[in-house]
Amino acid sequence: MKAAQKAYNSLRAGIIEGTHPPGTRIKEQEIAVSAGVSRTPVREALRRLEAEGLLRFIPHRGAFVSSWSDQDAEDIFELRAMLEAYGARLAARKISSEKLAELRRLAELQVMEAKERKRGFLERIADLNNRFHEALQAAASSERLRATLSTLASAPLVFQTFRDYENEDLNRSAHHHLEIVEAIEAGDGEWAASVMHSHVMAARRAFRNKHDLG
Amino acid sequence: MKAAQKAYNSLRAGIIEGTHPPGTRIKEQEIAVSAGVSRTPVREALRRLEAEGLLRFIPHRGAFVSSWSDQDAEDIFELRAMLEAYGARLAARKISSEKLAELRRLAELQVMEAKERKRGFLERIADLNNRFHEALQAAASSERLRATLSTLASAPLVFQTFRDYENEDLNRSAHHHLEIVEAIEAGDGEWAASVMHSHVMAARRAFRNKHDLG
DNA sequence: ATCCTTTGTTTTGTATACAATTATCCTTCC
DNA sequence: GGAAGGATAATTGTATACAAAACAAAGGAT
Repeated sequence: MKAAQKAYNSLRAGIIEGTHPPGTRIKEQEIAVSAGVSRTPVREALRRLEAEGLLRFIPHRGAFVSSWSDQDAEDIFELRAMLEAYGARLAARKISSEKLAELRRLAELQVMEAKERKRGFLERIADLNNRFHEALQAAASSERLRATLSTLASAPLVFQTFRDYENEDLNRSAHHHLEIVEAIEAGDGEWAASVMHSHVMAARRAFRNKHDLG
Repeated sequence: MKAAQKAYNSLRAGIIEGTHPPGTRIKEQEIAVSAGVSRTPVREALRRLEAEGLLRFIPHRGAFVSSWSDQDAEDIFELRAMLEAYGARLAARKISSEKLAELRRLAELQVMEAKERKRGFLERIADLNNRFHEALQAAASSERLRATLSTLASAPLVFQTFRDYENEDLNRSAHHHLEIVEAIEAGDGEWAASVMHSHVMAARRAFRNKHDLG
């Protein structure tokens, strides 16, 4: 693997997993030695992570892990709701029957996992959720939409969404997915978009509850 | 100014003005000498421009100026319509009276320029247009929205929009701005959002006409 | 005692040197 | 004459060395 990629993976994992909490100052040399490369590729990784919104630069003082204000969180949920709903509308128009079947499979698995709650179900649900949203974006087949959403979805905020969910939220989330599949099967893009919007709004509510934002 | 910034400005201008047309291979050394800096800051500039979508990297082969498919153009207009409309809705809620007055001033100037068509009016209109949209985004005061839009609006595609406009389009564009101002003055966010959506759709139509896309 | 200055250290920002990969062109063979 | 192959050059990717700016600590003046 290229050195710049090593540095990127290493640092990104550290940020998302919480090893480098928000506000932490990132020193190039530290990342360099921990990834086993020189400072040059590290700087490239830092720029990429800045573009993704995970880091914030201050001239001559270096990079800091982004911290998210409540307002940032709100904005991100709003934008995701709008864009993912748009993606669902597109997908309803363009999706192939194979991909639609795959979406249904993912949604049904998630409903099952949420119902049965077997050991480790939270990780499996998180994985199914990601795959569902990615498959839907792929079906929308708008490279620009994908790129735009990726800078919003990459935020640790979104990554850790499921930690905020109560038991009933998990059921609702899975059934949202299933409803989206049925809307697409019915060829009803507006329905699909509407459910997707609700889906993200529900995530926002869970986030608010967990973080005491009323 | 910092060397990386010099390289960034130099290269970005070259791309937007068409000195480096889509598909052109960008050699680090050339940019470095033309900007009077070394390759190191050039590489940072390249990464930033890649993140903005103006460049595309191929491993070990360097950076190429992005070329835009018709589908890309469509997607970008759709996303901008959605996001700028959202921004207008937010602005209607949050804007101060000072900034609203500034918006009105910009819109009225633009209407005048579009009517009188004095020498150099096209450049002045382009400038007024940019300032209007930027002021509106500032009034929306969503950092995330601003960042998201900037990666869409920075495309040469959008920058050169006014070259696609027919005479009557310029009038309509200016009056759209004025109508948005009045919608915001009336506190009607939905109206503002709706006009803004039309505004971007009109730009898409002009683009299509000019590029023979039916 | 507190504030300011000054000096030393750390860290970022830039330049250059080197390694690895790809492109180019010439030779050679069919 | 054209294709395959290899030497050579050009370019990207990485490491290191150096310059500039910011930070920290100590000492002196008020």
